[in-house]
Amino acid sequence: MKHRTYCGALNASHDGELVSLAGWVQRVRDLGGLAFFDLRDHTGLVQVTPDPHTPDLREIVAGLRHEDVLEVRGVVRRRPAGSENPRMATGEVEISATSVVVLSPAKTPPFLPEEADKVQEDLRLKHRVLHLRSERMQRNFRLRHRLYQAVRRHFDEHGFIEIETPFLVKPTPEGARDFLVPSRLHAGRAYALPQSPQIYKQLLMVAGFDRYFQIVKCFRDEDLRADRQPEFTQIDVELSFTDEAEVQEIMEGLMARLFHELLGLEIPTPFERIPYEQALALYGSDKPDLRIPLQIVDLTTVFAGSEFRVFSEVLAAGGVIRGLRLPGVASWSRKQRDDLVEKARGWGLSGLVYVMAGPEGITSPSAKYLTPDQMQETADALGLQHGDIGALAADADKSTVAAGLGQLRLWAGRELGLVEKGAFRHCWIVDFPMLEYNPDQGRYEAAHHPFTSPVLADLERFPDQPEKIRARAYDLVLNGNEIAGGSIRIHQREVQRRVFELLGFSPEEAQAKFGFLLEALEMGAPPHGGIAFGLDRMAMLMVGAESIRDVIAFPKTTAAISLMDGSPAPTPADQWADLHLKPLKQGE
RNA sequence: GGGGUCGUAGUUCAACUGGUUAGAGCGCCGGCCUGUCACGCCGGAGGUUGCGGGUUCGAGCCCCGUCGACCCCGCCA
Repeated sequence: MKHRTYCGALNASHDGELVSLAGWVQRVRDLGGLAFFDLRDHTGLVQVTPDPHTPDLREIVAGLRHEDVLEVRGVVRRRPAGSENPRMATGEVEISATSVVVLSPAKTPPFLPEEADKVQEDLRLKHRVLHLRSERMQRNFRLRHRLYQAVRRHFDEHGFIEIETPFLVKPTPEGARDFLVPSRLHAGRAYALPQSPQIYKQLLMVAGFDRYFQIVKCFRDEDLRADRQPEFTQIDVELSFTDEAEVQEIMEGLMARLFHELLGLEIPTPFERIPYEQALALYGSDKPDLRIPLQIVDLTTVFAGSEFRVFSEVLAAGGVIRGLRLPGVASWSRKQRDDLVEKARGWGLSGLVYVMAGPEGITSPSAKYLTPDQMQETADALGLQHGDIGALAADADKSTVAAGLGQLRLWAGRELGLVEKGAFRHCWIVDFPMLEYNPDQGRYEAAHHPFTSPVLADLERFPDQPEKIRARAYDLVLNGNEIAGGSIRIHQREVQRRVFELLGFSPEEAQAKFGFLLEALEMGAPPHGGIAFGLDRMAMLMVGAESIRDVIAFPKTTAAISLMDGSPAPTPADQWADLHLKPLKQGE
């Protein structure tokens, strides 16, 4: 097709030009003796009207239906004075068509692309092509494309090279559930799809490539969420002879560049560094949304010696009392306050104690259990202004209080309209513990992954308190979403041995599971570290979507099913047999 | 595995306290219409109220189960 012109860019400067357009019928307006239709391509819409001197065209236009695919030839004309459409980018002009060819007729679609965002999501997923035709989705994927390109430029300019790593890899014992790929050639053996290229990128460092990156699919067989799909895309990065500061600086440069090039926004760097413990204390989360201008305040000392049983029992058990300011809600009804207490129970709290700054000064529904000094100190510590309520939570377990008030903080941000609009607030979370105790397994697990370097001084200092050892790990958080996580890795065989020991792996186990990495560490491994970004989440935030499904072309439902193609599909017995398998429950 | 929201025409929604023949907008079909742009006007077709069971004289509505979509907790090194 020769010299195709795009619809969206036409304007009065093209007046008189002969053009050939191709696209979809968006809407037909047939007035009888006169007719118009809007033609849509990936650039936008333009109005077409048949040239009055080609009468046979009138019939073709009368028969046009939504989403028919056309080739249109004609002349760009300024519209008659008074009939311009200022709400349309191409509203100054129209195409006076001399030829309209239906390249492909469309049957009546279940919904129109321009109305797709209003229909139920299962229908949109089933007829994915129609949804993807919508202007919003087209825009989303074009931004995602520009994201890929900017990422590649950034890392290329910083000396990183793109190397592909295998998709058929060795199953990993730790971490998320693997997707398994049974081997046909070797009965009883299986590959796994990679949860991330973690070990391979470390091997590339040992191999002397110095700096690597890859935009790569990763696979995790875990339950889904708005921001989690079983296959997702990482920007995977690793560099040699580096440290936390250098990794973070390069990634801050990447973020600044992406926001500048893709959205025209200048974001300040460096980003705030928040120690993990502090994030939990102030925001009740290790991925705080800094757009919400509220912080949790510790009030434990205010209530030392309190005779209020809700507090005294918690204090006796070594627990904490913390509070959050809720701005402007002092006029709430009793019912509204009770409803929030009910919500708080859902967040794991045993309840909420309120202190109010109302017309009668500092008051509380629990006033008879609290001294005036305690209420005043609470109001002061929380910074209550006239009209605010302080919500207090107490629990013997401080992480319960942190998590509950963290949820309350998010609720307040959303429901009280406190979230700063149009803002992108980044921060680094640092000083993670290296290990977390898993009560189910009765052992410590790597909080990040088993190749994360501990702070070596901590390793020496706390031989008997593994939970005090910090990891050289860092997460990048944007508006309450973890968008990247990384660490400085272990490059010394002996340190790796000690970490495996802390994780409860015997030397034989470690050898069987990660022997190829351990061997590499013995052949001259440079100090190295890196990070991996969740590209889908970045794209979601940058386009303002609520779910990564809106930036993934063909996503799965929360039940991990593709409504479009029906995967996973029942599979015939002979195909299973090739893999030396037989399903316990026959799906087919 | 657990909690929650939703499911009525192709689609988006309505239908009082359980009560006649389940309605409306858009879309679809037919007709009219020479400057529309959410074109307008006239007429029409279109329903297993997700599915199964129960209560009732009577169920879209109440109860139980089930299926599906979405949100959250667990899980996600």
